[in-house]
Amino acid sequence: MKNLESNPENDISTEGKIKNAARTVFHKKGFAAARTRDIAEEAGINLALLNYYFRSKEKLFNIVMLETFQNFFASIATVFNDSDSSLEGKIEKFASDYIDLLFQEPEIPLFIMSEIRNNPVELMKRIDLKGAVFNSVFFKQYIERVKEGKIKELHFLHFMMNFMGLIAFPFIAKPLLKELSGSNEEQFNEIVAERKTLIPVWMKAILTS
Amino acid sequence: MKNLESNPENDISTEGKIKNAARTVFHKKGFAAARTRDIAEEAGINLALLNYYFRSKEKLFNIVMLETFQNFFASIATVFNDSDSSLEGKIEKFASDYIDLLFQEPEIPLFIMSEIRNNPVELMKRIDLKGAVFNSVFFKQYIERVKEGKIKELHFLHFMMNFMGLIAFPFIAKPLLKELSGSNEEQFNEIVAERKTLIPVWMKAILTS
DNA sequence: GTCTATAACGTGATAGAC
DNA sequence: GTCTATCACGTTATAGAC
Repeated sequence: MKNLESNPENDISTEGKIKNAARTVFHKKGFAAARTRDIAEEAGINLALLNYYFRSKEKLFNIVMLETFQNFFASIATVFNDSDSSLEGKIEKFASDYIDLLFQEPEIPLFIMSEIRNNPVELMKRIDLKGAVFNSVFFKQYIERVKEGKIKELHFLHFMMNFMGLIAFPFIAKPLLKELSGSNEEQFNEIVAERKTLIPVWMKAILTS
Repeated sequence: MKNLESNPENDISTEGKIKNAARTVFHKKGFAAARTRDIAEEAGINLALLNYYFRSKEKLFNIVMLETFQNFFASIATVFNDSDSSLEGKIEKFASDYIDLLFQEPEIPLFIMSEIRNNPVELMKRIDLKGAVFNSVFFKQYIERVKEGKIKELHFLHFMMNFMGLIAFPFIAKPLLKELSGSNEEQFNEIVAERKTLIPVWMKAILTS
């Protein structure tokens, strides 16, 4: 699974530096709390240049947000449509790859959920999530498994809530969960890493319970 | 389980009206995106009164945030420390009660996670989450069950991630999940309501898999 | 206590020199 | 293209009348 970002860090153009900085700051603080001055500083350039290249904070944000969103779901689609693997294989691969990905960019789930809250419609119009799900090989295999009676009849939405939640929730609730468990960064990450192999086992247990 | 809020809606004092309005607006938009004008309007009072009573936006926010946070976890502690019920009974009761609670205030999980991100330490210092967890009857029963060999040996943090995630994630990711599944509000809520009884079954499956 | 009017401030955006 | 300086605006906060 490739990196979530299309602009690698070795993008040394000014425009690229600004976009990378914007991504960092927006992901960490969200649109409303992020200041263009923060972004300029992070990029090591002057505030005026930001507007020179991107016209406005909002335009810059829309670019970053759309890219993040697209990359986030493109990486889902890849695994979901691999035609060589079984349903179980896809579950294993997805859990493992996605948790690795989230270790690299842990703020993304909370960022996406927060920003969608403030902009429920606009963004998702541009990506056909529904189609991507229901036309995926993964979905067809799921339905097939249910028909065969190999797994319990369970609304696919439940499945997605469970699967995505088990993967993403530790990253969304990390500060809380660390505090609540008294873990330090290292211990916490170790536990989360274990989930790469545990989640597929649990999903199977859920689907056959 | 009591309502999350300590200031009921029949609080007709001006101070109470402002606080209730602030809670509504902050929960929906977060600190940075919320405007004091929005809060004043929501409360049906003048902007100047907000500062008269609470001095500043930040002070008002801190009050609301602390209250939300305390109430949120007070309602956890209640179920977790009921000494009359078994571990399984607590899981059932908690899942059911908490999902009902979140139907009343669906923005709270995302609100809490978002605001903790911007203020990781301050807030949680004031509540001994760690102690509340490890001293709870629930935790002791969990450890006991593991010792008995009745459930799998699984780090309690995994258990909490799974349990909390299964309950809260649908509310955190609601706009996304609705879009992705093509559900309308009613259909979505129906599915989530089913989880009140499904989650205990799944937790059991996870713990014995 | 509650209001109107306004001050003070922070932030996004631009003008203009280089 | 890049910078410094500054403007323009929205929002928080306060002064002062009632």
